[in-house]
Amino acid sequence: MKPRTREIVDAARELLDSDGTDALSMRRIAERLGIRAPSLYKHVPDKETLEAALIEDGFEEFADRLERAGDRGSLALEYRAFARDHRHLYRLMTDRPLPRDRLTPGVEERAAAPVVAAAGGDPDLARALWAFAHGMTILELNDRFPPGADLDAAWRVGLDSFGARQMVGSRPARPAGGGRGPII
Amino acid sequence: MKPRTREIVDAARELLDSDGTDALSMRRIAERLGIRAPSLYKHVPDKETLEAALIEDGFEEFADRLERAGDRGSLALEYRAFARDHRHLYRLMTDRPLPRDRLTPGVEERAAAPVVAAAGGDPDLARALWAFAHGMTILELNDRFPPGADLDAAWRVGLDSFGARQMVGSRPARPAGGGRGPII
DNA sequence: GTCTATATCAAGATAGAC
DNA sequence: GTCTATCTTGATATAGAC
Repeated sequence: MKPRTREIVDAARELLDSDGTDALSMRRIAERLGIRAPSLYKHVPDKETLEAALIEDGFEEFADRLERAGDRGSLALEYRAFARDHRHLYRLMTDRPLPRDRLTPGVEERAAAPVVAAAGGDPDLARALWAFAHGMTILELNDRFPPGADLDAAWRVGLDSFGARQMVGSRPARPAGGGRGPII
Repeated sequence: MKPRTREIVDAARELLDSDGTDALSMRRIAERLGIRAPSLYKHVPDKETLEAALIEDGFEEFADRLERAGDRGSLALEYRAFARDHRHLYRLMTDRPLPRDRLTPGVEERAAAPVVAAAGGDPDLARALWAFAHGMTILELNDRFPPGADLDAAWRVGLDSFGARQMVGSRPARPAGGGRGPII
């Protein structure tokens, strides 16, 4: 990525983090760089490409944070913290089909890996765990829980449930396969 | 609601179900009724109010379906089926903060009740269960699972986990309270 | 690398006639 | 209850000059 393009993506990211998805227009991005919107098109082919770059950056950062976590509990904490710190980016990353053909191969898998590991390599359990984490996260971001709901407690109960399942041991963990393609 | 207003809401609903959120413009709604957009404003104060009416209808229908379910497994099936049948409406209902001041009191609670019941009346467990169901549902609607993922299996594993948790019995179910306000 | 000018489109909403 | 005309705003994107 050329340096000027990088600057544009970074400006878009700042705008997204601070002002949200609606503010992410070519005009506003240009404004933040002190130039006019049409000038952006000398560096970026279209808005979709720009958004894909934001999503890719998001996955890298998300992966960085998730990889820091030790156990499943702190993994959940990091997951939730990332989404709260970058709520608009998190929505951009989960709101729509992934533009997989525009992403560097491997970024999706890298971000998913810690969740897959927490599921003992079982893809179905990994997807269920992810769905729970995403559900808690996006409902919180969307302000959909009733006022006063104890979300810490809900996270705890949910994570406990998935843990209890392992204790009961009704399902053997099976390995993920040869690494061909994303798991969650 | 006056009859003409009802017709407008119904037209909007048909448009939403068939063509999605982007198609839900005052112009398109009017077109479907064979009139011009400004005429709508004689019956509906603004678009927000119209959307709130759609959301309210959605909750009633959602509640109807969920109430039909017997056990937790069929509850999950009904939940998923509603979202698949009305994907755009389901998104409208969960995408943003609920316009609670525009809804008839009780509709939110009524739709939530079957989930709360499935959680044995425990609000935290109910929220966790809801988050799992919503996560599975919205990730499917958003086409965010990797191609080929076995979503039936993920649902099963997740529901099993919540069931296993009850078997271990680490947490007593506590009642929901006096019915003051929504639980999930 | 940036500019101005412009094309194209569509949104929500209001005024006032009929 | 519906109409036309209009306001206001804003979006993505291209052409071509400098």
